[in-house]
Amino acid sequence: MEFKQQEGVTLAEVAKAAGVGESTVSRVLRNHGSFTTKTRDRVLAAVQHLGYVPNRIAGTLASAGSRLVAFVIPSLSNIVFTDVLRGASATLEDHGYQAVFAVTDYDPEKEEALVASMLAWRPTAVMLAGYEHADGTVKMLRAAKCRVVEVLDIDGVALDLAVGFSNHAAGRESANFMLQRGYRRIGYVGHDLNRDTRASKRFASFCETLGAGGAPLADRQIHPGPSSVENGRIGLEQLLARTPDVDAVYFSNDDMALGGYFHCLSHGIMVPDDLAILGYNGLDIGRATPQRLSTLLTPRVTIGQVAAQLVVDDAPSQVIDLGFELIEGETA
Amino acid sequence: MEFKQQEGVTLAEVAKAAGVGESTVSRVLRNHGSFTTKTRDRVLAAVQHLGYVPNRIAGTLASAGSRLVAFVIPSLSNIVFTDVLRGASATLEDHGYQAVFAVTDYDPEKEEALVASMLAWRPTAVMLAGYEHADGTVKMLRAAKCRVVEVLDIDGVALDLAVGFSNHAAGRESANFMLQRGYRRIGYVGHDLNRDTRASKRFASFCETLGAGGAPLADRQIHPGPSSVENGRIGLEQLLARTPDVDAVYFSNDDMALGGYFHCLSHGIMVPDDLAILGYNGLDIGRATPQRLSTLLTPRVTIGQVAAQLVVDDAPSQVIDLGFELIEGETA
DNA sequence: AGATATTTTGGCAGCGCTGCCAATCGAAAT
DNA sequence: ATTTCGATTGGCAGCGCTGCCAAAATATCT
Repeated sequence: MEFKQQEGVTLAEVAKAAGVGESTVSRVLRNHGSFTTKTRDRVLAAVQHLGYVPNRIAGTLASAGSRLVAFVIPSLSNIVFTDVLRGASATLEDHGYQAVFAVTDYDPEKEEALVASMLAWRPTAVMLAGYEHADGTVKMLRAAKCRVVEVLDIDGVALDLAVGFSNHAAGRESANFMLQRGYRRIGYVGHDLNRDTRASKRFASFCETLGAGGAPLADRQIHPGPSSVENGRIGLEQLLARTPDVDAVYFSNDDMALGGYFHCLSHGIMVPDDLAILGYNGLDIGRATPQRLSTLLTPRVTIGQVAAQLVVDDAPSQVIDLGFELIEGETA
Repeated sequence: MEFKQQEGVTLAEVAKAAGVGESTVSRVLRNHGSFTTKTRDRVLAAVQHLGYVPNRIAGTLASAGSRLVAFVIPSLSNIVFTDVLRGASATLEDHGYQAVFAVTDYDPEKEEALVASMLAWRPTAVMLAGYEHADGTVKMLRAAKCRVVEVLDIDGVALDLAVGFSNHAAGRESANFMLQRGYRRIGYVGHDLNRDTRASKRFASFCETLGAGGAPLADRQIHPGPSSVENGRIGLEQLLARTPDVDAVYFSNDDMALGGYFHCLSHGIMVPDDLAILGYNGLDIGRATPQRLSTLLTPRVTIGQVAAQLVVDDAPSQVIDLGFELIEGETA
């Protein structure tokens, strides 16, 4: 079993070595079409001997499907997106697809540029976060003959496939939970909303629901940076400095909420009696803190799995709502 | 500006529309070779008009470099690997490369299979975690004419390029820190070491150094699962149940350490007086906890950046040690 | 055995693009 | 005006594989 693929062993060489035609080798390798056991063994022996690695670039060009799935995601630091990738990758690998990705940094223009360069690889599908895209992006995606999957948000009109849940409903449910628990002076601590449209949808519905419930938002503190534990800590500190009498705070997500929780821990603020905390996402860590974090669990991994399955099955256009689950922890 | 790329506009169609030859279009689009401003404008107008998206599959087959970089990583749940991806992706995107990834789940056999299917795309480079690979993987990688980058570990013999730091040194430094601080009954709480060879290297050196320092490991608790906050909490609980008199615990990483810290918080164990805690990785969250976590900061993002830069520059084979930094927090 | 199905096989034309080379063009030089 | 030389340009042969089709081999049936 020698490997000499220096400048690439080709299918033709394998064919010659096995004493069969090129198409026969191709059929054997893809296990497609008919051939006898004997020829198959001869071919496989030659493949083994030469260390042949099929060239999918050539294969794709000659046939059709690239079996490449492009992920154009806002960030790799946010667990939301890596969880979707995680959910999708196993399914894709099992079906012979390859995942390609690019990071937009929450920038619609960068997204457009990246979608363009992704399309150059003629992917089977492109997966994007949410519905808000630049005009050019939409145009390209419509023109391209690949599938499009918008994940993590279903509040809008899907281009083709969409898998996620309603961020509006999430904000609403969070607000209702707070109201039911009896909190009336509710604040919000969030990260840069211009960049995260899904967080801003949640916030909008949250406020609206609070208002309708007779307890309009008491105050808000938006940190002009990405979501992080540290920013959540700082955010809560600033909010409390300005409005000390809030009795509960809704955070843009669990990272921020943990920061707030830590602030309480180190300043002797009793949770939830002095201050209640509600997060969003349902991170694992929130289940291991001294008090379990109250939060809204989102089915991120499942979203990735379902999205990948739809692509693999070449399912018809549809929107799938996977919902979410309110976790009543011990912080609110 | 109409987009009708239904079954794919080709370069030939653009050429016809612009009234120039195919090679001219190709040259203009790649900004390579010479052409007049006038022809360039005509070509770009045609491209715009037809909504032409170059086909990189065909381009790659015809020329050479795929500008595809394959990442074969153990997991997407572990921030270590996503940070490397993050560091690499910006650099790669800037230079027209695309990142492709696949997840091995810490399984060497799966790694082998994934490397094989990655190689079918004729990537410019393959990035792997660490040095421990199946024989077949090594064979394939050597035979392939692509660059190979092993990241996150430099304790071993590199196949080609390696960027990371010494896990042995990390374990040693952690142990020395504990000894200097005066801890003598030191325990270890870790996750499945069979799967994470880098963590096991750290652990081995840690134990050795402790022994040499006259304070051999007091006890250990290995949780047979992935690293997580919850498993760290449980691990410490079990360790203390068996060996209550340890005065410090070294965790396999910050997730585990946080779990341990939370256990202390909720059981009135004073940190670091009753029990000192040392983590590993330098996660952001450790800087926002009530007490800053003592840990070893690893340059994960930088590793990704440097690795990508080496590939982009087609640098000669080399091993780059980016070191690490011991963070003296408030928990040890 | 002869004829008719059926399975197996090989040849070869592309897939869309790039690289090479020769042809053409234009401007500076004689 | 003629020559020279570099800047532009187009034609076309592949890159390695798959899909189609006809040929060859084998099996099945009168």
